[in-house]
Amino acid sequence: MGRAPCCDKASVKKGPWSPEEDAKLKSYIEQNGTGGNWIALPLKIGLKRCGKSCRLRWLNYLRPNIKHGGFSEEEDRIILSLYISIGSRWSIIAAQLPGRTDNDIKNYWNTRLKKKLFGKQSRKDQRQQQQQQLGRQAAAAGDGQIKQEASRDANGTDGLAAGANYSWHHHQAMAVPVYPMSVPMVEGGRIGDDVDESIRKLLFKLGGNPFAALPSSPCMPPPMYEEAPCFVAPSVHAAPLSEGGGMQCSSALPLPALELDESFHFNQVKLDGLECFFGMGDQSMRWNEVSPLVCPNNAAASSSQVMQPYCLVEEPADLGMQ
DNA sequence: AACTTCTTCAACCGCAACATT
DNA sequence: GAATGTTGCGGTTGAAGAAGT
Repeated sequence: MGRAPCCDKASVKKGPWSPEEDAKLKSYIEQNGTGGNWIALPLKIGLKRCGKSCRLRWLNYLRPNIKHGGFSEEEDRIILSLYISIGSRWSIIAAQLPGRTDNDIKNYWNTRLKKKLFGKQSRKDQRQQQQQQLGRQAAAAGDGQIKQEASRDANGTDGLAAGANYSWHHHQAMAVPVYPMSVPMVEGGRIGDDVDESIRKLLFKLGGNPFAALPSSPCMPPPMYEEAPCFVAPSVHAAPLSEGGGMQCSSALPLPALELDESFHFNQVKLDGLECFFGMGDQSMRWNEVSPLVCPNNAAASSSQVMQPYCLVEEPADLGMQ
């Protein structure tokens, strides 16, 4: 015998909220607070809604200072960084992004960010990319007045959501150097900007490797031979490329054996779909078949058959801006 | 213009953790 | 300590609108 449902489903309204319901709920909570009991709340207000539904509506939509859509590069970077480090713990990730809800981030990840990472661009994104290419071709052809890349608005909002031209791999922002598992360690994790520092603190709190999501010094490309297996938590850092298209990457501190084991297990469970980042799964994975969104340089690399073990390597900040 | 397919996101569901009795 | 109630979380669904054919 299961537990009693939180509310009588027969007498409870479901589906989209009406403006009247929103107004009722919002004004009541603003005046009286939730009273510490969501279940009783709809009865007090006279709403035919489940308490859970009221809570969700308030937290995800009615609460003040909620932002919808328009994820910035910085937010993308934080989301990716934390997802790689802690998995789909959306509430924790949301806590690092003021004004964002876990539901919003979860939706954004599932519908946009994940697809970008794995090269499944939406039609919308494909179109935008095509437009940008056309723009660049036109610029290259001489009418260089077009500055498509400048379309991201001054508020720092994401041009994607705003319908502006945006191409993931033509912006600096996210750089997740990713290695197969056999990668030599490079010492030290550089503590970068405030965001990285706060992520580091968060990861430390969560009991993980605080350097896992941190930028660090440049490192050499991974060797083509097998090293002793070691798990490298990926890190996220937007570092400027060296001149001539050279790559910079980050690395992480080695994890103690036990932590290594746990981290590996944890990530296996949590990072569903990110196996390729960790050299797990199909060993025949060819890096240059990962989306150019993930390995931007691969567009060029694929023609020269150069293996690109780094993912989300950024391009020069001013690319396309000249 | 009509139909189909795809994308987005609000909302629901079930479960686990925590609190209260 | 067990039973019950509530909250919080993450996964999933489905309606609506956009885009493609």
